[in-house]
Amino acid sequence: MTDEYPVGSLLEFARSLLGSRIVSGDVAVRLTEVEAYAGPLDPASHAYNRTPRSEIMFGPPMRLYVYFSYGIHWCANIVWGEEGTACAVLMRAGQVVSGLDEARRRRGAAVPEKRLASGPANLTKALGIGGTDNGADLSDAEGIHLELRTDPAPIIVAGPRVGVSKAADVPWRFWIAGDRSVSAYKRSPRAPAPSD
DNA sequence: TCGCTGATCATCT
DNA sequence: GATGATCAGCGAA
Repeated sequence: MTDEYPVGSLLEFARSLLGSRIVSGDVAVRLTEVEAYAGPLDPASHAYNRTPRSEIMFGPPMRLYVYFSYGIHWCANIVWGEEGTACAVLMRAGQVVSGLDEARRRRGAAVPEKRLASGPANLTKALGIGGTDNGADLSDAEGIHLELRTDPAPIIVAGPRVGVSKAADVPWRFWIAGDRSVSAYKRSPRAPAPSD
């Protein structure tokens, strides 16, 4: 590869998602926390190796990559970048801004509003996203789609990604400063000790 | 508020 | 056969 891998614009795209809305049926979520995964050059990415599961990320951008995690949870990424770069951004948390009743029905009545879509698995659950949505085209306004933010950028903070055991110190997680729905940082128990 | 643990299975080696 | 981009519930402080 002689071309420089588009890490800079991937991170820029990730930041532009903060404050944007992901819409699924009646439910809309304003994203407050995301993580970038840089395909084959990122050991923490599922696309580090090209396998049947990660194949969707090597395809065209603006598709949904949904995977099943820890035997119980679904998590959703937005595929981005030119075909073959296998970049993706994991949606980690957000605030439910419409379809509150529907989201609460999926998550449980006792869940406080701030936590309805707090955490990647909670976010997919609130939106009703599952395995059948893998590969969905986000530019299709009829289905799950993205409404990019048009108002000024919020104040954004960057830090290390949550729960990854490889490349654990790369600051590719972004969140809106001070937002209550953002996950608490938790280092993977398998990650090597941070270098100091 | 913090830290540990069990649940549970698709995917990869 | 092991692993993991998680969550909720529990007990301790």
